[in-house]
Amino acid sequence: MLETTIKEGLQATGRRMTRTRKAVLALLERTHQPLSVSEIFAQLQEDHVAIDLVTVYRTVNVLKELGLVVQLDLYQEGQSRYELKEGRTHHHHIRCQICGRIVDLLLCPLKKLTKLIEKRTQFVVGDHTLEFTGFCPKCQ
Amino acid sequence: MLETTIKEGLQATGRRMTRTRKAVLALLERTHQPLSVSEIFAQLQEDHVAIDLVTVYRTVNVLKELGLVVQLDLYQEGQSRYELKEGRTHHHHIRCQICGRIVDLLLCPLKKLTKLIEKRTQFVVGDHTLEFTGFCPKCQ
DNA sequence: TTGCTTTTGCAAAGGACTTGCAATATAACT
DNA sequence: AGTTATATTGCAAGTCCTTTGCAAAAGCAA
Repeated sequence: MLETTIKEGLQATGRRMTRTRKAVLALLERTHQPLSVSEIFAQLQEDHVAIDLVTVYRTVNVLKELGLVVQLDLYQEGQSRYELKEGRTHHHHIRCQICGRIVDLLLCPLKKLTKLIEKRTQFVVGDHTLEFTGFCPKCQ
Repeated sequence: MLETTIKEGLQATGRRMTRTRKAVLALLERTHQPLSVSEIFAQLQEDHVAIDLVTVYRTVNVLKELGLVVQLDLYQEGQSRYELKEGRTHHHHIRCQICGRIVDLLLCPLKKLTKLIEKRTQFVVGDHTLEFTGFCPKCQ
């Protein structure tokens, strides 16, 4: 079970598994869209989980440090979103400009491109962002 | 000359060519890196151009509305950067994680991918961000 | 259960960016 | 060139997302 694995990860770095961390993890686990901090906060409020907004910020940062979560900055949204890695491979997203729905793109076309960039620029390429916007079927 | 063309664009939308707009444009024209608002502000201070930070914000927004400038959000920088279009084609960037240098990648590999995404997701694909980070030759 | 240390909540602050408004500058008109 | 209408500026203040400081509360090990 995910929670146990994560507890070990936390403890290996001198951290603790707490009520609030469990709640954030459980929410991320059952949600299929990348969530912003304010969305996590709002959803937990609805679920009557007592948690402070600041704690949500701190929690996603810890999960990011542990490599359990990916931080996404979608196209001009002005806030970050977080998504559990849990067995998923590296991928990208498209967001509907009207309704805001985010769909996973289960592909990353950039392996070859990375080699080309390294050759041309002499950089060692590290990370990349690739995010799309558009109009989803319902909103066209 | 660029300034004249731009003046026409401004006036066509009921706007005026001003001292401060000239200064921002001239700076963007002679700079080869995409600049953030605070960088534009700092550079103009050094050049003894009297301008308020707010005016820089307003100026880049106007230039963006006129389609003269592109707004970039590089990988987890937390602030936007602006680059003159002026005859340049759509392209992407790589930023050194150490020294911050930004290099243009004179390519966009996403035409085919866009078609594929449209087929798979039924979205109409609009815009996209694609930005890389890495280590430049000097900082490796 | 005790005691040590991490985590939480609350208040406050930081950074990027926007807005309101009176004063100023631009450009159109005479 | 001078006048006038209105776009633009500067300054102060405000918004939104995110981080930090600190005392109180909660985990975890013994």
